[in-house]
Amino acid sequence: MAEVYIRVAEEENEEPMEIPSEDDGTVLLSTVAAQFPGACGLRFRSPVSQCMRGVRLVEGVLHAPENGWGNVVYVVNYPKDNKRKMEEIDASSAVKMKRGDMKTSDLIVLGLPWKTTEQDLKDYFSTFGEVIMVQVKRDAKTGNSKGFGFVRFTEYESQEKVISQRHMIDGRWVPDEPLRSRKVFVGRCTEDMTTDDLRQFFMQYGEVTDVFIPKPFRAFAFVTFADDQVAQSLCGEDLIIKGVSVHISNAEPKHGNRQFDRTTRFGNGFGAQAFGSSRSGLGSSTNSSLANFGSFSLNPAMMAAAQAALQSSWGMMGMLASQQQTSTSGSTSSGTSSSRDQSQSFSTGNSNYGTSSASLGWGTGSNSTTSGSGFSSGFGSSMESKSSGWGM
DNA sequence: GTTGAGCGTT
Repeated sequence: MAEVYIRVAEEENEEPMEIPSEDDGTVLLSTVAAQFPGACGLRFRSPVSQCMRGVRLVEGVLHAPENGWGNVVYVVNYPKDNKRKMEEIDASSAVKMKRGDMKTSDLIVLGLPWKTTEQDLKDYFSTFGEVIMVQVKRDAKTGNSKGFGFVRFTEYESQEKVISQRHMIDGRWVPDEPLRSRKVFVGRCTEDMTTDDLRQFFMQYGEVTDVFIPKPFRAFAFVTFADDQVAQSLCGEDLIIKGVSVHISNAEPKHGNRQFDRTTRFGNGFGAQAFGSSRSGLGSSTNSSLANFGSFSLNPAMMAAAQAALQSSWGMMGMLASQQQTSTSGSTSSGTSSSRDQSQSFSTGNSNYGTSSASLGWGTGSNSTTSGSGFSSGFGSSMESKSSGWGM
């Protein structure tokens, strides 16, 4: 199949933009996202059913409907709460701009694939606005990437937009909120709903990576999305599937599962751990990036609580970032002690969805190239996503 | 009828 252009618009009645397909007739989500930053999928109105239909999305590749892309206008899907968020941001940033105190800052990008270059970073983030600085931190001796970097935008709006959502860079998701599950519970299912039905239905919101229907029939199901924002945006909603109102809520963790691969270093109870605790974990605290993480310093009680939470279920899975204590950094020898070491990463994916994680957040104000202080965290150091046991 | 599995244990 030769390259074609498909028509894509933000809304059904807006002027579409033509987006090129690949040689094999598929369209890359990244191509769509280049024009519509934050896009997580496409949908279109079926001329037959008059319903909106999701475009099949598998691992970042959008597949044409049965009879080809045709001339219909495809509508961009965004994670639902992204939209709300952007409206809020538009309103609030207008106010803030008047105060004139919203300056851009360095944003740390954690968990980069080793191969990602500064050019890659720039190419990716430029879709959100003018980028004035990108860095990939490298080992001085080997020149190998340390797996994190920084980016800074000219416009504060670009920064707001970037931190309001997740990012996929070179095939790795950069989660802003590791606490949230990509899996939803679908209650009030009827027996005639098949896994295919559910997959077809939920595709319109984003890439579906798994559908689970317990057998024998128990009137509920689980649907897992590639993007946790999609999953979370649906929670609390009542949706109509095959004429039946189903209720979407958070999937609770399965009983008895282990969250972490035991090879991770979390169990030592130390190592500066920072937890993303809310969805605003990235964006809050503009001027005191230290304070943002300072409360997560090495407090045994906190660690105990954290571990309890981790063991019970929903605590904090995965880490956002770690920060070495500036006051003591450098003094601990790197070889002997694992405390004050870099944070470990945890795969938050289920085992058949090999997400490795990364994150993006505020950088420290001072991001000197030589420092061993401030941020130096390797997130996603387990490049191979081992079976997480999270089991979601 | 609104919270899933199996393997196999610190």
